Amino acid sequence: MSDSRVSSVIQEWVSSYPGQGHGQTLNPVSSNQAASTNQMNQMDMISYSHSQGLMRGGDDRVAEQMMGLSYLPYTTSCLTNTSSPSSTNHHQSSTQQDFSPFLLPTLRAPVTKRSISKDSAEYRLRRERNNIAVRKSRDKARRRILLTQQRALQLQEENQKLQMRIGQLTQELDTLKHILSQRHMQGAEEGAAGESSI
Amino acid sequence: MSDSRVSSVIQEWVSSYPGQGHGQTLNPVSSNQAASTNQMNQMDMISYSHSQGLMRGGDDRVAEQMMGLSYLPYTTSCLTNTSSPSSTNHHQSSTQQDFSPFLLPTLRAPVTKRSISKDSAEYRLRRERNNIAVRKSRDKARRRILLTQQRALQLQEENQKLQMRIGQLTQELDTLKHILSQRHMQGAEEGAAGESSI
DNA sequence: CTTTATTGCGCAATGG
DNA sequence: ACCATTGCGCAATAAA
Repeated sequence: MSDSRVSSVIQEWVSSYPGQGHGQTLNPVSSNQAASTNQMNQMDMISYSHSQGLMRGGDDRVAEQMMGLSYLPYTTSCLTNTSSPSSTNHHQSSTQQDFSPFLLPTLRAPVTKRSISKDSAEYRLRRERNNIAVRKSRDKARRRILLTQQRALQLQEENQKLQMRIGQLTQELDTLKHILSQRHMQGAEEGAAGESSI
Repeated sequence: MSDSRVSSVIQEWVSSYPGQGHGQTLNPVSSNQAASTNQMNQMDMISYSHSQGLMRGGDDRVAEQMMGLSYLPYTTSCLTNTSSPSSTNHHQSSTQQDFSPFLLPTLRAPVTKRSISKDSAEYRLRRERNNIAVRKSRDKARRRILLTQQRALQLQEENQKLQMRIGQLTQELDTLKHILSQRHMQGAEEGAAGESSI
C-alpha cells in the first residue's frame, strides 16, 4: 500500500517541475509608485531607516516593490490616481537623476505608457484577474512544496529499506562465501587425501 | 565529493525543520468579520469565485491596505487614520457591549485595543519591524524549500546507487549459490564415490 | 503584556 | 492581450 502511494506522489512531484519554471529573478528592480488610492492620503513617509544592515528599498507604504534594490529610480506606474492626492513618490532622493533622455528608446522607462485610472473598471478587472491568478499560483506552489516534502520523506524511507536490504544481502553473501571457502578447503583436503591414498 | 555534500545538505535540511514549527493552519478562518458593518456599499465585491474550484477560505479579510479596494468592509484594524474618513472601527459595532467586567482578563476580547494612528512613529516603527521580520521569515522559507528540493534530489540519486548495489549483490549472490549448488552436487558425487570405493 | 515569526492577501513589475 | 510568477508591505494571528 505504501509503495503504490509513493509512486503516485513521486508522479505528482515530477509533474510539479515541468521545466523548473523561472529563473527566480533575484532582482526585478521594479518601480513603485504611489499606490495610494482612495483615501489613505497623506501618511508618513517616515524615514524608514531599515534598521538592520539590509539596504533594502524599504519604501514602506504602498508602493513597495523595488525589491532589494530600492535605490533604483524608475518611478514606473502610470496609474492616474484620480482621487488620491497622496501619491508619495517614495524616496527618489537627491541622488536620483533622470537618465531617460540618455537611454535608447528600447530601454527607456515606461514613459507615456497609457495612464490607467485606478477607478476604472478595467483596472479593477485586471486587478481582480491578477489576484485570482496569484491565488492560483500560490496554491500551486504550496502543493508543489508539499509534494516535495512528501517525496523527500518517502525517499528517505525507501533509502532505509534499501540499506537494510543491502545489509541482508551482504550478510547472506558473507555466509555463502564462508561456506564456499570451507568447502574449498575441504575439497582441497579431500583431493589431497584422495590423491595420496591412490 | 557528492557524498560529503549530501551529508551536509541533509544536515541543513534537518535543521530547517526544528519542530515542524507551525501547524500550517490550512484554514485560518480569520476574523472575517462582519461584513455587516461599515459601508462596503457599492463596488464590486467581485465574486472571487476562485475560478478553479478551489474552495479557499477566501476571506478577503481585511481591507487589504485599503488601497484600491474600498469594497472591502472591515476597514482594517483600529488604526486611526487621522485624515482618512474611512477609519471605520471595524467590528466593535453597535452590537458591541462591554462584557469586559464579566470576562476573565485572560479571555477578554480585543475590545478597545488602543488605537494607533498610521501617522504615528510607533506605527511606522512596528510596520518596519514587521517588514523586516517578514523578509527574514521568507528568506528562511525559501532556503528551507531549496534544501528540501536538494535533499529530494540527493536522496533520489542515493536511491539509484543503492538499487544498483542491490542488483550487484543479488547477482553475486546468485553466482555463489550456483557455484555452491555445483559444489554440493560434486561433493555428493565424490562422497558417494568415496564411500563406494572404501 | 510585548515582540518576533508566520501566513494570506492584494499590488505591481515582469516573465512567458 | 493574457495568465503566471514573484518580491513587497500590510494586517491578523501564532509563537515566543
